[in-house]
Amino acid sequence: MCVLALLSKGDNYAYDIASRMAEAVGMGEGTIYPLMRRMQNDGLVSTYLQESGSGPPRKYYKLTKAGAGALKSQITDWLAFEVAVRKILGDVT
Amino acid sequence: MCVLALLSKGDNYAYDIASRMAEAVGMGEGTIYPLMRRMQNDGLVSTYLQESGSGPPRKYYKLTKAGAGALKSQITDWLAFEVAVRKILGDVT
DNA sequence: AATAGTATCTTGCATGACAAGGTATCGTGT
DNA sequence: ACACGATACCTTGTCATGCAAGATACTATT
Repeated sequence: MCVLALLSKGDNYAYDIASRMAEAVGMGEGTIYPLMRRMQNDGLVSTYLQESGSGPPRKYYKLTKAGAGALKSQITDWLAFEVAVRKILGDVT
Repeated sequence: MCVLALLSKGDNYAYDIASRMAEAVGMGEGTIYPLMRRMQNDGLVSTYLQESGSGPPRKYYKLTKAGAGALKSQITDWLAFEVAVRKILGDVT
């Protein structure tokens, strides 16, 4: 969901996504490539190559219509989950 | 974290915890027993048996001091995670 | 006696995160 | 020219864990 959300703000490549996710939630780099592959297989993202000038060519990922739909429904689910957890935590917090 | 939070409100047995978690976040019943075992091995909970009158005896779980500490730190982590995710979702939501 | 509800638990499978390692490209310093 | 660090891609193997399915057993109801 977070990766889809990042892509909804603009095309990006795995290495940069991984860096942002690492900083935000501590995601490891080894996680991103299988994840992107899965999302591409599921038709949530499409890719294109682009030269970088600062290293090897980057594989950019772009959110598809299906990806945007998935993001929307995942956000709905996430918010419901958040509420459910908050309810369980209740006055403990 | 949610199970620890439930236990912080009073001792309980796995079957009932599982029911609450199933309703709240869709957790399956097969999840609870390995989880409780793990938490007991980690010293987060202790157990005692009690007759029920409406079935086999229940194994009640009670939060230990270590469990209360783990809950506290897990809540801290969770809240930070929530914030990080919200930040990523940002105006997408 | 049979069934349904309560309550325990185990087994096997699938998912997925990640550390570690491998490859290749570019710019910078020596 | 060459080494090095940063960038950027990717794979492999391992470990954790959620869950469906099934096994067991006790109690109460039909």
